[in-house]
Amino acid sequence: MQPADPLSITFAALADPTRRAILARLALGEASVKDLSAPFDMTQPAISKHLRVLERAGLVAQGRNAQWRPRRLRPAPLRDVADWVSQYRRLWEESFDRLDAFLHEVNSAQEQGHGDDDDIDPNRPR
Amino acid sequence: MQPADPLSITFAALADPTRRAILARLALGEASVKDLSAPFDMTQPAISKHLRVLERAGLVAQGRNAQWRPRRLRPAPLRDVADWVSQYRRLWEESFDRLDAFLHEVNSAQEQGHGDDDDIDPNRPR
DNA sequence: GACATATAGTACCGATAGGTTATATAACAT
DNA sequence: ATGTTATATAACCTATCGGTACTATATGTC
Repeated sequence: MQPADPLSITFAALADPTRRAILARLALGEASVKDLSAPFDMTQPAISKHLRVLERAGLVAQGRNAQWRPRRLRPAPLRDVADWVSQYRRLWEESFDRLDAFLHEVNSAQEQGHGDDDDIDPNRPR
Repeated sequence: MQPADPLSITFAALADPTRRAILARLALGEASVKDLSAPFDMTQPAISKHLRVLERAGLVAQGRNAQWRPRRLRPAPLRDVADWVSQYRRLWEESFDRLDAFLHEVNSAQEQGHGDDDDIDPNRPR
């Protein structure tokens, strides 16, 4: 069962370094399948499969010129990704992470502070 | 084989509506597994599995308070996603899509315009 | 200690992903 | 016509995914 919801399809398409490299290449302009295959230690059908995934996500469109099927990047789904993730922008800006931690400490302190118990993140360095 | 590259792991984690809904819930504050399971027509182990995926991506951290393991959102990987996608921002802003199409038409015209041949996108409505 | 609750862990299942090799098709070149 | 190049398609394999049911563990309560 494929989720059919477009955002999931887009995220899934982006969850592969080969496909992201293909997008990076296409950001520079159209390219044939052969051109796109060249940098990878992978057979051509594998690249064609990756392209099909990108096409299903609407990230890549296919043209034709003689025996070539030049691919072009379609950025619209990337805009959708940017819109989605920007919902969370305030959470990573302005050290919101630490503010959250601070509020949490305050909370622990109020409830008779054996504050070791309710600690949420053992390895929070970052 | 899991790709091991963090961005792929993050994108894969986001490629599921249930997991994105969990993140949306956690953006409002900590929640127990039971709380997180409630909205979904799914068993608790299924939610725990989704949480493990989100944890592997560093999107969620696990605390403990008695028999509860409250989850909290860690936004750092979302920042990485935003950074990655913003590389492509200029492509979807300023109707770059149409500009590209325009340049393409010019190009076709120059090469003795039987301009029907090199058309790249049959269904470009948008 | 007995029990209820919250959560994790394991074993299993069918579907999908990501790769391969082999083969087909389509267009150009000679 | 024949060959070559570019690409697609099919069949196959293994691993991972997303769910299930069942069981185990840990914690608080009576």
